[in-house]
Amino acid sequence: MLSLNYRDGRPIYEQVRDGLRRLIITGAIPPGDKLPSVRAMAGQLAINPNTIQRAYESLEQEGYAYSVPGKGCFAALPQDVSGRRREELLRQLDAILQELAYLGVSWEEIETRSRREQAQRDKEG
Amino acid sequence: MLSLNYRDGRPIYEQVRDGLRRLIITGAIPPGDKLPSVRAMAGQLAINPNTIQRAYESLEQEGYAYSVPGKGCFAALPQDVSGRRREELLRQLDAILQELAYLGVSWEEIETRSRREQAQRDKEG
DNA sequence: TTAACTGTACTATATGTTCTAGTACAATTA
DNA sequence: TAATTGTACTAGAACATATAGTACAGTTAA
Repeated sequence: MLSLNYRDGRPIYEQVRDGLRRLIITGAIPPGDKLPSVRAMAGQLAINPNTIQRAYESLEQEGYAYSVPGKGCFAALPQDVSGRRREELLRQLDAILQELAYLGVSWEEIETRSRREQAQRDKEG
Repeated sequence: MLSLNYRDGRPIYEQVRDGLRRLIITGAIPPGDKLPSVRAMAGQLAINPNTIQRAYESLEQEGYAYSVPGKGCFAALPQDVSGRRREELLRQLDAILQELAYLGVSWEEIETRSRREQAQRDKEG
């Protein structure tokens, strides 16, 4: 389901959170579906359950998931994602586009690339 | 010239590096211009010179600057920026656009936004 | 030449984050 | 009842970050 990279400088709980977020936005985990339990996922990845819980907390803060004690952790709806997350993404987008412009990457290139990526995802999903 | 945020979880050397990169891509520091010496900048920001040097090393790895022992550290040309940095930016761009699409942000919105940002920078610079 | 500056390279130490280990509790489910 | 769930702690190990101090070689200007 997920893979960890111990060479990567990023903390494990961030890798888990980002991996789960990716599974959600790609549709691999549809809204309402249950995520693996903290203990099950910790077992699969051979890491500590506390680390998984930390990832779930972070994912819940972003609004991508919600936890119900005794039941489990579930993927939320896109409209439940926090406004802070949206703003953060747009802020990062501005910075990246500005830097790419400085490096001479034209808007047409970016447009073409994004269309290609979108088509690829449509074909796969 | 730069400002640090100690609440921010990001390490100081990354904040310095990102801040300097931003000054370069905005044109505040033109290619060929000398960056402040590690000791001068450490004094201004009231931090350790080793931390500044680490930021310079990272900036040099990206290709945004080059150091000459005895002379100083200088802003490089856009074409000197490493291909790895370009690839990293495009990778991040893809991920952000995919997530924004999941969140229901249309391509027209993004296009309009980026044009507005570009116009704002043209007006300022 | 001298003196002050530059980047660079170390060692040592303190601090904070991350991760692990273990335990425990209340709610849910079979 | 028994197993599973999220959650909340404590304690300690391991690692990254930042500081402090020293040192060396190249450059620059007095």
